Amino acid sequence: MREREFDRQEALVSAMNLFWRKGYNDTSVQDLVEETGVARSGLYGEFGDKHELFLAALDQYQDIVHDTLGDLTRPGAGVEDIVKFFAGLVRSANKDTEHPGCLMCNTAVELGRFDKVIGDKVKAHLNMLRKLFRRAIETAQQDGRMPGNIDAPTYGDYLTGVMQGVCVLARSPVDRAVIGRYVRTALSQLD
Amino acid sequence: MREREFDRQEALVSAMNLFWRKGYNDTSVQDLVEETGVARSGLYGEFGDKHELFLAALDQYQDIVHDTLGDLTRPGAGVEDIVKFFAGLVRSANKDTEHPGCLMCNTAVELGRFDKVIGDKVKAHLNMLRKLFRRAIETAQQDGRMPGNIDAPTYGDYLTGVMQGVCVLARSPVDRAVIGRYVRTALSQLD
DNA sequence: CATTATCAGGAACGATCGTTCCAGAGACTA
DNA sequence: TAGTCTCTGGAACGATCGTTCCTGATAATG
Repeated sequence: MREREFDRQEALVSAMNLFWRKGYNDTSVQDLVEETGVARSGLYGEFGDKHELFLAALDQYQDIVHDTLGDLTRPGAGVEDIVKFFAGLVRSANKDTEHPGCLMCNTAVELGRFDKVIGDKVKAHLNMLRKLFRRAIETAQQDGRMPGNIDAPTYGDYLTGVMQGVCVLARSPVDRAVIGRYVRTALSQLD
Repeated sequence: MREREFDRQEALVSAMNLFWRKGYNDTSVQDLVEETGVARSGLYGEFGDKHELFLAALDQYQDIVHDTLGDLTRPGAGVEDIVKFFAGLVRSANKDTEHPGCLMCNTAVELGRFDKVIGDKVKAHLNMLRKLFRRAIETAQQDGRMPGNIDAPTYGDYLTGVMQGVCVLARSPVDRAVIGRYVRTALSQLD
């Protein structure tokens, strides 16, 4: 036996970052080889083909998003966690990052309606967000931090959409100040 | 002299629809030949290369959007035109179209930050939207249809972001009802 | 140390990419 | 009708696509 010379996790993160930046179709296997430093055989042996590697990258991305969601993933999360999350979104949108926006949003636009397997992952991701937002709003309503007459699932869908808007603007060449104004207005009911 | 056998406008609309559906990178020149019915030589002779054809398709798309914006492009446009426009957006998002979402939004996500020339077109498009929204809000404020204490440019940026969210959700495999709830909530201040 | 199993690197596959070029058909002028 | 010019359709270009396979190196086992 001979041990693998590359770290699966490291390679996966590299691949994810590349997909995040360039999208699925514009990322070649050669690009992935150069970015990850892993030979073609290594990638194919470990991940299968390009499509499967992309799916693994989406899973990896889910984990990352889970971290950036912060306390929002905890059962007791409330309005302040929503606000904090969006503030983080805006902050990273202002940063001049290698991969602006959100991989899941990019993927939804590029392949969401046309690739069933990938589409299912995107759908699951969005539904997770919807659920988290809804729960945080329900908590806030129970705590009296939000008016009880608004419909929590509806407002959860609203915040999900707002987030997609942030992701597009972050990837657009538009003035960064637009993003901040957009989010501030969108969340003005939460202050 | 011999006249061209294809109609430039028809070919351009076909090409635009294909780019709209599949994006720039996943649309091959062969696809364009088959979709438009125009030979390779015809496309290259008329439009230059693929990149230039795409730019022409973006211009064509601008014209289409101008139509769907309806009365919103008129100087006297107000809140009701904003509401009408978004209602149209939701309606077409519910329709099972060949090309969901918005070409300009798709392009922003795919190439916005990485292709200067294309990025400029995206930016100009977004700035046009921002301006239209802002103007409509100012008109509404003058007519007393909206409270004067909100900042029109800020709210214009807000509506621009909301629109991007609609475009992403329209291209996502998520339940269509989400889109309606999202927009209804986003525009609830305009009723 | 010899054997064996598995790895990395890269050559090579057919297919397709964007682009160019050319031969022949078609429509105008003289 | 003969000549000319420009168009169409398709062949062909080199490059790159995703994928497979083979060779030599490497590390663990007997």
